Amino acid sequence: MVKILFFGTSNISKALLANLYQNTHTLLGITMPDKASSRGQKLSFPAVKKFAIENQIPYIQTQSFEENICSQIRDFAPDLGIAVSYGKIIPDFIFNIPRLKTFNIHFSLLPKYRGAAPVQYAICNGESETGISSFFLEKTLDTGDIIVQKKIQIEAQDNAETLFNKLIPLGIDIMNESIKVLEKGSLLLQKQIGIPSFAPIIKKEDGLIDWSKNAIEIKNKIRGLYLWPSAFSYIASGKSAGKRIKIIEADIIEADTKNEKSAYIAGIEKNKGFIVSCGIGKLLIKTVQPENKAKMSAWDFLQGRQIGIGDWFK
RNA sequence: CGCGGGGUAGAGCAGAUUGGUAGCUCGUCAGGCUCAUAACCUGGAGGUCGCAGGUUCAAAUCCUGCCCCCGCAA
Repeated sequence: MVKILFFGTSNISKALLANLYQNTHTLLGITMPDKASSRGQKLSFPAVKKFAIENQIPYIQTQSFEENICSQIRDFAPDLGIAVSYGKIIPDFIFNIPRLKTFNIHFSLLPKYRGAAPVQYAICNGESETGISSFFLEKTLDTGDIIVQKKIQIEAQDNAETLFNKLIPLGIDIMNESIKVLEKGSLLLQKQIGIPSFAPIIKKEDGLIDWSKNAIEIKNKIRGLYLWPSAFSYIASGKSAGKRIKIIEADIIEADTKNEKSAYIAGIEKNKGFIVSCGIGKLLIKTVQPENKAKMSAWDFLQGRQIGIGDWFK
C-alpha cells in the first residue's frame, strides 16, 4: 500500500482510481471543479468526484494550486502521484511534492501522439496499433522518460469507444506495474524513442467530413471521433437541405475507384443504409444521427424520406 | 429561469396554418408473380394521435396545465 495523490477528472480517470481503491491504497483525489452541463445548465460532478463521494475517498476540487491547496497536499504527505486525464496542466511545484514524484498514464505509444486526444488521433490516422505509456511528469508536455509501455492492436472495426474499452484495462495494468517498480526501486527509465507527433485537443469543427477525400480517411474519422464530436456533414438537397447529420458508423464499399462527383448518395442497400461516393471509393453509411434526433440506423432514417438517391451533402 | 426540436401502428416520418372517415415508407401476415440494382403486384392485421381539462355539433388539429424524450451549447 502506497499513499497516492491521484489527479483525474473523467470517466477514464475514474476507472483507474477505482482500481487503486480496490487495491487499498491510501488516496487523496485532485479533480476539476463542477461544470454546468446538459439541459437547464445543471451543475454536474466530475466522474472522479462522484466515485470519491460514493467511496468516501478524500478529494480536493480545484484547477488552480494556491498555497492553501499546496499545504493540504503536503499534509497528506503522498508517496506517489498519478495523473490520468486530469484536464489541466499540473504545475511542477505540485507534481514534485510526492516522495517518488508523479507519473502520468498516457494513452499512446509515446513519443507518438503527445497531447489531449491520443486515442482519437491514432484511429483518425489509420494506425493499426497504439498503446499506453507511463512516464514521469516534466514541465514540458508528455516528454518524460518512460516507465512502462505496452502495445495493443487497433482492429478495423474499432472506434474510439471500443478502443478506450480495450485501453482502460491495459492502463490499469501499466499503472500497477509502474507502482510496483517504483516501490521496489527497480526502476528502469527509458528515453522516448522515435519522432514525436501531436494529438491536440479536438474541436467540434474537426468532425466536418470532406467527402472529396478517400473513403478510408473518412471512415477513420468516423471511427476516431465516434464519442465526440462525431463526424458530421450537412445535407445539401431535398427536403432536409441545410440540416446537419452525424455519421456514426460506416463501412467501406469500394476503396480505390476515383469518383468524379463526391458527396452524392449513389445507392441504397436494403436494410443497411445508403451509399455515399467519396473522392476515392464509396462508403456505406450504416448509423446516423440527424439534427435534433437520437441515433438511428441509416435504413430507418431513409424510411422517413428525408433523403434519397441523388441527394447530396455539402 | 442557457438555446432549440419532438411525443401519431413494431421502426422512421407526413398530416396541424384552412377542425369533419388517421396517411406514407419499412417491417409483419396471407396470396400472386418469378430473378427483379431499395424486386414487383394484390389483400390483411396492427393507432384510445404522451396525459388531463377546456372550446365546439365535431379536436391529432384550436386554448390551458402537466408528464416524458432528444439535439445544441457548456
